[in-house]
Amino acid sequence: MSKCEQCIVRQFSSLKALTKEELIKMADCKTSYTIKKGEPIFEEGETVNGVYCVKEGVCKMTKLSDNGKDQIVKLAKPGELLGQRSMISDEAANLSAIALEDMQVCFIPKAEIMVFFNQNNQFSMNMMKTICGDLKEADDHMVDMAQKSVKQRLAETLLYLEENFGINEDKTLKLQLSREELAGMIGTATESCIRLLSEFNKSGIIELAGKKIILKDKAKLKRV
Amino acid sequence: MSKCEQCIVRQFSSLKALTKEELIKMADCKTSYTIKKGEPIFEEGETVNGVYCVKEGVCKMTKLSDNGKDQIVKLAKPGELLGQRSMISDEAANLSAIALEDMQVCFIPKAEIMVFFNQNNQFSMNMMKTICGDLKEADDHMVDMAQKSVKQRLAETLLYLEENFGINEDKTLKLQLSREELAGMIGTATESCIRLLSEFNKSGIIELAGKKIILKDKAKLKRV
DNA sequence: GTTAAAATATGATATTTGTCATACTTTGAG
DNA sequence: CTCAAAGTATGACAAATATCATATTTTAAC
Repeated sequence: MSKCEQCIVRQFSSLKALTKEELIKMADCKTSYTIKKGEPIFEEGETVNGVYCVKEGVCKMTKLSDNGKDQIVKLAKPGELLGQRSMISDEAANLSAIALEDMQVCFIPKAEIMVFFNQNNQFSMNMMKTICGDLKEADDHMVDMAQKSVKQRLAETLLYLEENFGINEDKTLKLQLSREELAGMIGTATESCIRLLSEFNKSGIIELAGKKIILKDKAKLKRV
Repeated sequence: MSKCEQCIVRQFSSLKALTKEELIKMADCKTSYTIKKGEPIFEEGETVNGVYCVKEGVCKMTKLSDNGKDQIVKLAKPGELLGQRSMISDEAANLSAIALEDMQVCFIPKAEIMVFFNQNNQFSMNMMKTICGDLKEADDHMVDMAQKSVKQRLAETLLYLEENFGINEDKTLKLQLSREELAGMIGTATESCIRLLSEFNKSGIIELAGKKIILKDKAKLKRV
């Protein structure tokens, strides 16, 4: 069993407030999982009695809409905790977490988290701040969905992907989403998404190398 | 100065966990305000160093979009606390709170809240759950904005207004929003909102009595 | 490597929604 | 009460977006 105190990603989440002793205790009750690309960590409606800490790989948090389409609500990368909301609210998961790449995640049971909660004030404050951050993002995201055009949302999403997940040596976006997934992020039909990518490509704002995407003119992308 | 221990609305928020002693202490440092219809309690970008407890009246929480339109993110009624997120994140307010009716609100400074936070675990847990609830709603709301048609969103919003704010003796919705505000809730142009209301009216799903609205066929409204 | 399935691309068209113009109605200040 | 301003309503039209059809390319199983 690997040691939480030696795991770097904990520095990026609420867990950074835990003491060495607490981390050692946590290592004892955590479970590690390997998740293959495309597989779920948990699904909407499931009971998640604890939190998952993403050690490696990126996943999408999705919600199935009434019209049968999967909306991507958020992307989560190493260091992030998943399932905090359901755990705290004592509710079934509101979103599914599906791996976009092969992943390593650790599960920490609720009982353990609650102990830290009660004995380590900084930890609970950190988690609270994270959830507040998620809430702000969700509100902002909602306003964008309501008020911005599909073209604007696509432009913003592309910039977001470069900003948050980086680029390869050949300048292509590191996180490679299918057109369907990209459409699921911006909330539109897959064909509309493809069409707009084509348009951006023709006007030189981006470059399409197969399914890879290069942002050529970020200034113009911001002004779309 | 009115006494918090005698205020009924505290039962509806995280504050219900406070002890009698804590409530007496809170009454001492709170400030009461009367806000007239149309006036702001606080505005986007302002620093809100504490929380507002809504004692009477309803307000809208809005965010100004880049296109100049105000999106209504949430409605808040008596018992709800405003500004929790900004206070906890130590950030400027992300939303404006504007009174839709004459209101009574009390302001409790951050320092006071933090004391309760550290000494009363149930209180902090309650607040955490409230914020988690807001997050779930925001995510769901976002998916609706992305995946549902304006017509569906209008139908859902009308049902939401009846469910959450009730009806008068004449069956009209108690909370009376202008067409512009209703459009701001569903994220559409005012004219589109008016047009769809007309359409619902003609097909007998709702009845328009001046600017008042009666939901005639809720089953059909749900199936839109 | 071959080949079927999946993903990407594009055209044609329908539908939804926004915009602008204008008319009507209600409201509130004086 | 009167009148201007704001809010509501509706038509005409334009723009954005979805849907359906089909072609092309890529992927992955055998």
